[in-house]
Amino acid sequence: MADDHSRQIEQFTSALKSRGRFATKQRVRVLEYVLGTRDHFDAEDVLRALKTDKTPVSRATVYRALASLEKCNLVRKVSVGNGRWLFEKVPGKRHHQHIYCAECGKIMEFSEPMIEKRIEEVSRAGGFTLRDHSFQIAGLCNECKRRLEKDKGRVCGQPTPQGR
Amino acid sequence: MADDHSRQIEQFTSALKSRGRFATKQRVRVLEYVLGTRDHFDAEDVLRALKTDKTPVSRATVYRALASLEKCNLVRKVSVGNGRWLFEKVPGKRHHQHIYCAECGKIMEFSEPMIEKRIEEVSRAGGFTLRDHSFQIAGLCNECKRRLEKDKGRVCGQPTPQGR
DNA sequence: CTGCTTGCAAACATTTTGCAGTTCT
DNA sequence: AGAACTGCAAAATGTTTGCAAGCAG
Repeated sequence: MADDHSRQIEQFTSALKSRGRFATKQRVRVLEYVLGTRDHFDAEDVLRALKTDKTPVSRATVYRALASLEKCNLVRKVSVGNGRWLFEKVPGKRHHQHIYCAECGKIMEFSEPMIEKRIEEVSRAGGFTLRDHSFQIAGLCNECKRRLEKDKGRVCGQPTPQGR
Repeated sequence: MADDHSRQIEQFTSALKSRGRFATKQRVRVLEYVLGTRDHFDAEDVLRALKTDKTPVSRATVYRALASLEKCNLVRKVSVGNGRWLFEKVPGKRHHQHIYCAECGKIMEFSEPMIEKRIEEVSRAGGFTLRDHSFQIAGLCNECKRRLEKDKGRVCGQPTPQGR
């Protein structure tokens, strides 16, 4: 695992160098943070962690580093409902999908090789070379469902009733 | 089709009224615009169209109306890659999915009942009541693929090389 | 009349950018 | 040395909100 990390860091730094880019401390630290994650995170999470870690880094650099890692396919953006995006590292469990509760935001993961395969086929048939994919699946977890059942009838509500 | 529109508008207005809400001109016009779409759109598109149409409306109202329509399940947000969201109307072809080209943004749609069904099963098994879902599938269309092949080697590039 | 809605402008949250100084190779 | 990088603060996006005035029922 640690070995795996070193290998990926090594791979990243040499990829950078071979392109005339620098493997700066900030860049590597962002990657290290990413490799250490198990969950989803956003730019602020990375920034906060590195600050805590006393690594001198700015918000702009975190954004730039994450964009760089995304191009290297070391992190990926996934949507987690309600117009919000989070990153997750690409290594580790590949091609799992997320179901999130539309009410409380709870996330469940699953993977379905059969679905993956079919998507591969469909995109090829459509003239696309598959690069990456993930799903946004909204549902109601049991708790929220029960809760809402009482409060039902709430249809076409006003987004922000402002007064109140 | 026009009948279908009237029916849905009727449905929307009475749903609003039954909740003590008003079916104002702005609200209805946003819905009309939505029903007339074939593609994806964002709040700005709606605003621009209504302005052109001489309908007095403000940006804030468009956002509020869209949020309202989303709660009514008349529009839905879908992610179209690169952290960007667009709306699409819910009626019409249901549960199709999008593959977009990661380079040029071209969108292709498809639908796969078998996949839909499997997702339904998986979410139920996980204790979720499925509400809605869509996929984000990134690929490379043939043209972009060809184009990139010449320019290859571009790995781990710097997001914004800033100088020049 | 009452109170839901609107428009405006200010507020916000998030991400990007220009530039001068710093660091890497 | 020289190009690439960083930090900062300003700017750009995209969306939300408070409030006074305006309509709908």
